[in-house]
Amino acid sequence: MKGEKITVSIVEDIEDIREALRVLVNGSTGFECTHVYADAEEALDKMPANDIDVVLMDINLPGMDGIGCMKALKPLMPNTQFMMCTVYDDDDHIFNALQSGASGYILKRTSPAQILEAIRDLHEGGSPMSSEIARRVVFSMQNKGKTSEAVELLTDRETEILDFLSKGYLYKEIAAELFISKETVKKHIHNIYDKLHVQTRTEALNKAYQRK
Amino acid sequence: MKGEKITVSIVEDIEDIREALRVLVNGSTGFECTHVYADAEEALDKMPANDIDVVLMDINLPGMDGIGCMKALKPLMPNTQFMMCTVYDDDDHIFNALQSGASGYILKRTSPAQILEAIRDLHEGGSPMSSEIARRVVFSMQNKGKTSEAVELLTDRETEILDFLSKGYLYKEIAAELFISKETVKKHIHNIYDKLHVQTRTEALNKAYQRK
DNA sequence: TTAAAAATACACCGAAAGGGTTATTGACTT
DNA sequence: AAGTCAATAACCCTTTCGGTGTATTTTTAA
Repeated sequence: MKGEKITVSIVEDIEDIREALRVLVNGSTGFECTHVYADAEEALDKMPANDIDVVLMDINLPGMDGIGCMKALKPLMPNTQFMMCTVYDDDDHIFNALQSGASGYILKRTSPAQILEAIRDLHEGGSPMSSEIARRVVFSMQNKGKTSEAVELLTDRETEILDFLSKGYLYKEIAAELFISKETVKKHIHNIYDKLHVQTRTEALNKAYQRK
Repeated sequence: MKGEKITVSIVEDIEDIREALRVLVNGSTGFECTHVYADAEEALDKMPANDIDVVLMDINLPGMDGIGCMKALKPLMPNTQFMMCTVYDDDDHIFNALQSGASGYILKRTSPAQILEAIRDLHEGGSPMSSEIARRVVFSMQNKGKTSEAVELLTDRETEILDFLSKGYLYKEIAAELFISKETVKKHIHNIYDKLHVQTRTEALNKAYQRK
């Protein structure tokens, strides 16, 4: 075990970054980058044939994204650890990745030495994350169970309308219930989406009434 | 800001450890241990009078434990960060502490240098955790996002697609995830709506996973 | 009393959702 | 061998949704 190399695969669409990572990994004792892939489809097709310790996965890929790719690969590669390596540091991406099975999450601005350390850490059972990422994860735990604080920002009218949304009412139906115009309903909903940082009805409901 | 010291208080019942931590903090430039307390009751009584950056809190204390102490102190000290510093590495203690408002969680076997680094990290907005701790946190998240109970009228494929619907995915996003055409996704969804006797996504979700 | 937030409304626009229909393939049943 | 079902895919069509603006009124707060 001691002398064996940690085998690494990389999924990254930007050639410069992909090659830089490959060189980094291959140039370090104890690591070996055996395969690299430029997109999710290629990775899905070829990666399961190899027994890999650690996958460095970019999120922003053409076509299927890195999170979807990982989700598809996970059941095929039960002994492989996945680490997201991306420029995204927003909550949605972080939580989505971690809930989908990533064990580590680092940002591309992480230093080469730290990337290698993170790979080793991951392989040894750790969950390497930068501390900004860790803080967000911790915050998310603290906010579990209670209706998210963003919901508190909603006005009474907005909450009322959100409630209709949750029951599947159409804009015009809500308008009829409240004796206001459909346009006003739309405006309220637009404001709700702004406050909750979402784009669709379903996302808003998931955020507002987060189920366990 | 650069020249200012990070003020630290310590709550720890074992005198040897308490004094070792105090010496460590006071002997390092950029840090100052202004107060130490031997139990939760003393800390609760005296600590809120001081403006402290970081509290190192032991969990196992005589009487009230460190988690309860932190919960009581938090509302009184909104600008203070709490770091649990304990021998417990079991899930219950970790989650309880983090959900109760701790921003960092380190084990007592952490090296002196790493403790100092963790204090600085915490003060700068990070969430220092050893990677074993991080891994446990991540695992707990992964077990939260599991699929709800199935509607047995639906085929496997339909259930799968319903699950994507519940997460707010667009048709084309589902199509990309499943490697099928958007039209097929639409057809499946149409069949789902038929079986559930509904017309919209939200109604389907209400029917499938009935929430209040 | 002045400023702000909240609620109301409308117009233009493109994207997305959903209804209806038809068709091909493979798998399982009878 | 015929029939059913599930999964796949495409077509046309209308409605709904959501973004980006602007604007008026009312309420609330400073």
